[in-house]
Order: sequence, then C-alpha cells, then structure tokens
Amino acid sequence: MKSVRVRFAPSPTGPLHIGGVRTALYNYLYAKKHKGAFVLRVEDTDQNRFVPGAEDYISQTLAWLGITPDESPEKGGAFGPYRQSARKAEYLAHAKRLIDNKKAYLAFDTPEELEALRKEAEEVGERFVYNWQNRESLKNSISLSERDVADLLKNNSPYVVRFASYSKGSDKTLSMTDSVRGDVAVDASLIDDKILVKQDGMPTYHLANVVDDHLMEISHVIRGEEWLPSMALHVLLYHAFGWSPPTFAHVPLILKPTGKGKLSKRDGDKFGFPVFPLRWDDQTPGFRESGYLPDALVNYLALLGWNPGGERELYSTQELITLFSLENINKGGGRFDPERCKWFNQQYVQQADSAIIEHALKGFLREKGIEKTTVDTYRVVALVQDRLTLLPDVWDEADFFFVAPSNYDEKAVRKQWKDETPTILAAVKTLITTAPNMEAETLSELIKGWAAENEVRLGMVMAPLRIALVGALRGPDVFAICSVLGKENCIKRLDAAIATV
RNA sequence: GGCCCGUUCGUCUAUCGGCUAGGACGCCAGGUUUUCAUCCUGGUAAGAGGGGUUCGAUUCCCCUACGGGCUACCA
Repeated sequence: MKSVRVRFAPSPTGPLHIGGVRTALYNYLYAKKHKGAFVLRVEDTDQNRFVPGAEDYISQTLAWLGITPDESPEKGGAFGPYRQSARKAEYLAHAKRLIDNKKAYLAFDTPEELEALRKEAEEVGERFVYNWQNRESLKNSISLSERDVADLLKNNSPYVVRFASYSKGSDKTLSMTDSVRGDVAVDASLIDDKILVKQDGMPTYHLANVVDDHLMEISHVIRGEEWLPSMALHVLLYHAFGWSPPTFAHVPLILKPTGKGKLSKRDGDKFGFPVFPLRWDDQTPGFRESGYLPDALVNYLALLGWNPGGERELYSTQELITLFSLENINKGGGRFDPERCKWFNQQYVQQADSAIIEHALKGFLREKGIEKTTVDTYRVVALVQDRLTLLPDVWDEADFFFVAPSNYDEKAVRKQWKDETPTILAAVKTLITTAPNMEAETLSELIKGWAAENEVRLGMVMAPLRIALVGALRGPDVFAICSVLGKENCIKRLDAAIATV
C-alpha cells in the first residue's frame, strides 16, 4: 500500500479564503490520520495575479490554526522545490514529452483570432471549442506542414502548447471515481484541447498540477468542488503520461449565510463576521483579530461539510484526526453560519486556559493606557471567563474593574435609587471599611446581616451597591466584585456614587 | 446555452429499506443567579415535487424544479 501524501495547493493571489482553510484542514486531517505527509505547494504560475505577501499569509494562517505542513516552500522537503515558479523546467520537459508522443501540439492561433471565432460561434448560438473536431483546421502543428511550423518558430511566432485531449476513435466515456461522490462519468469527446503551456512559457494549472502531483507522489488529491469538472482532463493527462492518477476527493463549497452563491468578503462586511482567518492589508479583521480561538474555528470548519456520525459537536483536533474519513464528507455545499461558529468559540473560550484570557485582558489594559492596577487580573478572569463568547468580550465584561464608573445607568438609577439609598450606602461603606477581610463570603455575611438587623430589604442594598461599583446592573456577583476591587476602590466608588447620583 | 455536481427543520447535520425522522445553532417559554451573562429544563421546526422498484421508501431508479460549480494563454 502506497503511503499517504496529500497536498494543499493554493495560489498566492490574496488572503486565504475560509473555504481554502477548510480544504487545507481536510488534507491535514487525512494525512495525520494515515500517518502520511501534508504538503504545502504554492501554485504561482500566473505572474499577473501574483500578490506579494499572500504566500506568507498562507503559512501564517496554517501556523495559527496548527495545521502545519510537513513539507513546504519554507520548510523544504525531499520533493522540492515547492513553489511552482521554481519548477518551470520540469513542466516544459514534460510538455515536450507529450509533444513528442503526439499527445500535445503547438498552437499558433492568436488570442484575437480565437476571440473572433468565439464571437462568431456565439452569434449563431453556439460555443467555440478548440478540440478534435476542428483542431485540424486551425493554426497548429497538426494542421500545418512541418515546414510551416519550422518557419513560424524561426520567426519567433508566439505559440502555446495544447493537449490533444481526445482524438477520433478513443473511448468516449471516461469513468472515474471520486471518494466523496462515487462514480462519475464524463464524455471525453466534449473536453477541449486545454492549453498546457502559455505564450509566456509558463505552464497552466492543469499541467503543473498533474506533473507536480505525480512527481511529489501525491496519493490523494483533496480539493474544492470547483475542480470537479477538470477531473476528467486531469485523468486524461495522467494517462497521456502513462501514469496512474491519484485518488480524487472533491469537497463541497462553503456558501454565504443567506442568499445565493459562494461566501464572499462582502458577506462578512454585511453581517459583521470575519471571512478571512487573519487580518489582510489593514482591512477588516480576521478570525484571529476578532477573538476566535484556532481550535474552535477548526472544530466548526471540520463539521461544516463533514461529520463522523453521532451527536457530538465538540472534538479536539486529535479526535478529528482519529475520526476523519473522506467517505463522510458531505456532497452538498454548506452555508457558513456565523452564529453557530460563535457558539463553538464560546465553548472553547470557556474551556480555555485562563492565561489566554488574561493575556487578552492585559492587551486591553495596555491599549487603554492602564499601566498599573491594584486589581488582580487573574481573579478578574476567573470571574468573567464563563461570560465570554469572543476574546474581546473580556473587556466589555471586566472594564469596570479597572475604570471606575464615570456615569451611572439612568434607567437603573431611576428604578433603584431611593431617598434612603445614600444612607444605606454610607452604612455599607462603614461595614466594608471595618470588615476583617475582603473575602466575598465575609462581605456577604456582613452586609446581609446588617440588612436583616436593620430591616432593610436586601434589594435596597444590592442594586445600589452594584450601581455604585459598576455603574450599571450587570456583572458577576457583587460581593465577588467588592473582593476583587479591594477595600480602597470600594470606598472610593461608594463615596463617588453617594456624592454624584 | 452546454457539461458536471448537489437537494433532510431557517442553518449545520444523524439516518447507510422498517421512522413516533435524532442532535446542535438560532428562536420562544420556564428555572437558577435579588443584576446581566453563563448554566439547566422544555418547546418550535425538515425528507423539493411527480413517477416508478418494494410488503415497506428520507434511503434505490427515472423525470421535473430549484441550488451550486465549470465553460480563460486564472487558479
């Protein structure tokens, strides 16, 4: 049994899309499950669309998510180079091999000529297809005499290399198997003569992809559904080279939350959720900047389009590896559901090591210019962690620990602030001042005891106390807040509230 | 237009011929918390339509509808 080698092969044309992230994840899970290799190969054969920084973005994303490649441009490996631009000679040699075997040919038709033919066909309601039916009447090394071809080459006439995908007499039906979809049959005579080498001497995706997958000994090609239509072409190419094709698995697309089509950047802007893993180009924040935990994203993405069966929702990456299988990938496209994604994050944030939350909190303190504080951030985190969904929520939940209220929630005051409130708070202040310690339990007993003794309804104490300390009716247990705030802070805030409200 | 792929609650999904169609998100209601959130309990809601095959179809086959992808000297 051949060892498992899979690859993730993105083009560095911009930030990695969330669908691409999931494809990478499935590749990773499959590789790890079978103790195989996960290869990152950069497909930068289109010089026009190349975007600087995109490759770096891809590796950073994979690193952040913990789906790190075993072989990559950065890391190297036994099958390098891993950047297609560095493998040009390999592709040209293979193209030549095909030409020598009459499986490919030189085509001299200019883009303008082809455009004209397309237009012509369109006018009669048809489509121009460059294939076995007309290749002998077009300008190429099959139709032209050897002499004409030699002349054209001598004159440096630009040309491309085309694949003679189908020729008269070959088998028309091509039966293939896809691990996700099962048997797929295609009429080979309908496939056009795809360009293998462009005028600029660079290979197209199809050539480079097939050559590399073979040379890199890729056993399973797990890629997006958008490639399903070219599976037949690729299989034909493998045959033309005399190679046996790898196993294919085409994963469904990720669709926008509502409406039609694929998930796009606009959807994120519209609904207010990230669509890119990391921030790109100072634009909208990515999942990382929005406070998503990598494991949560991985968990959500894994289950969007794949399911091991059963009723569990939460899986560690290790469990995903153990359970993963190509056959359990769904056939239909799935909508990205921001709410559900958030729920996964909430689950992970609540289970997270509190140091992660504390780190986020300290980031906010730095950002707000709060250099030193008497408040213990560790204790704050313990109090607010289970109230968080996204990491930045920590500030919304804990801000009042570090910044005394500058105003008091009007509605709360109107409802809770009575004539006798200042007197009650003054008494509470005395109790806190003279308390033997600042344990929440001690304060609770002290204040509740005082209220009972003096026949003051507890509600008359608790709500105003909370308003005085927090500025509104929100937050964790009020005695816990007192405890973490410390004696001095409590007294200051009580004084301020009594004076201002 | 042509080719290919798909279709179970609003959304993600379980079911691999026996179903009172299960779980999760969301939403609604109740409880806990003298606040808010968390949390707990309950509720809401689905096999696109039509033909077959079968004792029996969500499950297998066909047609239609709808959705998606591809149709570049882009990947």
